[in-house]
Amino acid sequence: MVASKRAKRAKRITIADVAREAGASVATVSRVLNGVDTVAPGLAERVRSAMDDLGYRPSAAAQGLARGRSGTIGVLVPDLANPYFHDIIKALSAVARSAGGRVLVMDSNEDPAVERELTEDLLRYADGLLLCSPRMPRADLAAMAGRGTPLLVTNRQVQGLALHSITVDFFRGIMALCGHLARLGHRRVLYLEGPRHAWANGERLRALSGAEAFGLDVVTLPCGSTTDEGYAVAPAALESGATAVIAYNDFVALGVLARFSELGVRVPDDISLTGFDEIDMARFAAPPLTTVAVPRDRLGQAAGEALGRIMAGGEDIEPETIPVELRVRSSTGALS
Amino acid sequence: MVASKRAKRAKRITIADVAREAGASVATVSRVLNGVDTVAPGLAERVRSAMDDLGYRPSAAAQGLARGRSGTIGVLVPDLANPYFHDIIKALSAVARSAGGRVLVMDSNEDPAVERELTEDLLRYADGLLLCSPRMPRADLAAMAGRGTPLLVTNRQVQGLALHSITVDFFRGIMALCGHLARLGHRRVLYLEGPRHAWANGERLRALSGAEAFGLDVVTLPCGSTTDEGYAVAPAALESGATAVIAYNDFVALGVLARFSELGVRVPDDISLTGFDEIDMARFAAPPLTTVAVPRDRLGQAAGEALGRIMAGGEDIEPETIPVELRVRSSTGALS
DNA sequence: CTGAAAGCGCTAACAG
DNA sequence: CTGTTAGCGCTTTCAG
Repeated sequence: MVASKRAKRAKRITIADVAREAGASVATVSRVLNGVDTVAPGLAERVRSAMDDLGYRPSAAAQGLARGRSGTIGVLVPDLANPYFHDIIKALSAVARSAGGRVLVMDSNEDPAVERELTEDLLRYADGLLLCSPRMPRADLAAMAGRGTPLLVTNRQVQGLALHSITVDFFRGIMALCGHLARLGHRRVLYLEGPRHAWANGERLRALSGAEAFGLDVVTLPCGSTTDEGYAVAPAALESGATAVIAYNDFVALGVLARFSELGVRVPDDISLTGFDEIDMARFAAPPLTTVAVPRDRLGQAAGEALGRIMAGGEDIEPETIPVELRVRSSTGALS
Repeated sequence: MVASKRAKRAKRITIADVAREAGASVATVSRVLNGVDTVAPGLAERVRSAMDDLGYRPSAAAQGLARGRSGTIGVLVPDLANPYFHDIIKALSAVARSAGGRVLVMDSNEDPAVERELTEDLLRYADGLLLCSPRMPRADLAAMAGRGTPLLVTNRQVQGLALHSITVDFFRGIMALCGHLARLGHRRVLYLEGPRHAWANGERLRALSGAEAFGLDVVTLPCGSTTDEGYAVAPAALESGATAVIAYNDFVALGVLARFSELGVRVPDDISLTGFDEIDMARFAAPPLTTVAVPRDRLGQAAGEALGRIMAGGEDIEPETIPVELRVRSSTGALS
């Protein structure tokens, strides 16, 4: 026989091939594949060996279509490079995996428009969706919430929308930070603001104004969420007259710290500094950063479980709030 | 009519629903959906509005099955938390997106067994696969390479296997680092080894022994790839008698730096230190880290393009090697 | 315990 | 330009 025309796309091996090879019906193959029913041990064995003789690999698309669900849960994050989201994803993946599912991650690059688009796309693939810290306008969220989409949102609360959510207790975190600073004698603190549209930023501001009731003087400076932005804003921070600065998160704090160090400003002797989130690097900074630990793995796990319930048609899922914990290290000190 | 039994799973809206609503055939709907053919403007418009009136969302599974491809490319990384891979993923996603596709990421958690399993799983979903720095045994790789799987591997070269790969020029990177150190007068350097099974580690060692030919004395210490490991090995590094330490990567270097700082060891006055990869944090360290920049976005883009060619049935893809660049900062200094 | 056959939602010829 | 109609690979009744 003439050699097949090269590059002759090796036809996909299907369940029918396996059935033929094993001398069984496709139904039977499907059964052993799904570990269901009671297939005669002998037959099952033949099927199994036929499967790996042929290197059979079930088509996810076909299974998904036939089953009516993909076994995939989608996750949309604003920035994959942020370790904050890794831990969430990891924990979520673990939950999904233990249920025979998997996670499909996408990165919206902090762009609300892309976010909306990807959400739509993700929904075509996944059975349920986790939106991490979504920046998209309320209206978009509302549109999805309406259609009974299996959606779960983290780090954002949307008033008056039937939207399941899990949030972190940023409020308490900031209060703890403020209390700590106040006990050290600080009276005037500077808050470096996070991204404009981040709910987390709003929460922090809300808490901060609460702290003012306790006699703490709070000034703010627009900044952002990255090390670069922290580095850039550091000189201005110095001029605020505050004796302590509360950075939006650890990245910002690290940037501030780097700049301070270059400027010869000593932390905490000259000025105290705090972060938020407790990323790994926080404790390796010089000095190690006082920050607020957010149990992201717990968040991820809770999200996985909640989504499971939601997709199972579960009604009334309780909104959850994950507690945080103050981590005092040496970037904060008593006012001399 | 009696209220429908609650939780009555809202039936999926299909192309048929849209067709009916728009008074067209499914074929026509499919056409406007795919932007193909020439559909009468009026009809197309009716279809389109029917689509969003109904909130229609094409099923990825059905499309995938019918088309015979999913438009998805899979990526497997050993650790999502490593920024090294983000940039690759981001660049790859961009390539995929611009071709109407998307990327499905999974994390093997540095476990070769999981790696193999996930690879298999990923292949059921994706049209092609990018294996980043795979740790799995050669035999496993060989098994896949055989079946003509559209596979691309980065950061690992496998002798005698028909496996497409894109690698980074670690060899040159280490040589550049050694040359730099030698010019500063260093004669005895310590290399902190990376993960046992990482091809990248082997390459670095190979380069290091090449450097010995130039009169550089190289000693090594097992370490790893994380900040923690760097932190832990730092004291031992001090006892090696070396005047400069070459850390496996920036993370390790950062850990070493943190410990040195605690120990009162000054960098580079007392000892020089280098990293590898140039992660963001490298330039914010105190002192900023001398390191080797790896153009990860380029790697990701190249990978995307190569995979495109491979999946298109392209024969003989040239193995590519991405060049690196030395970044001299202040963590290295002349020997006093 | 096993097989036949009807879809799952969509695409892609193939006819009009 | 538009509609009909086979499949895509797998699951799942429904008979046997």
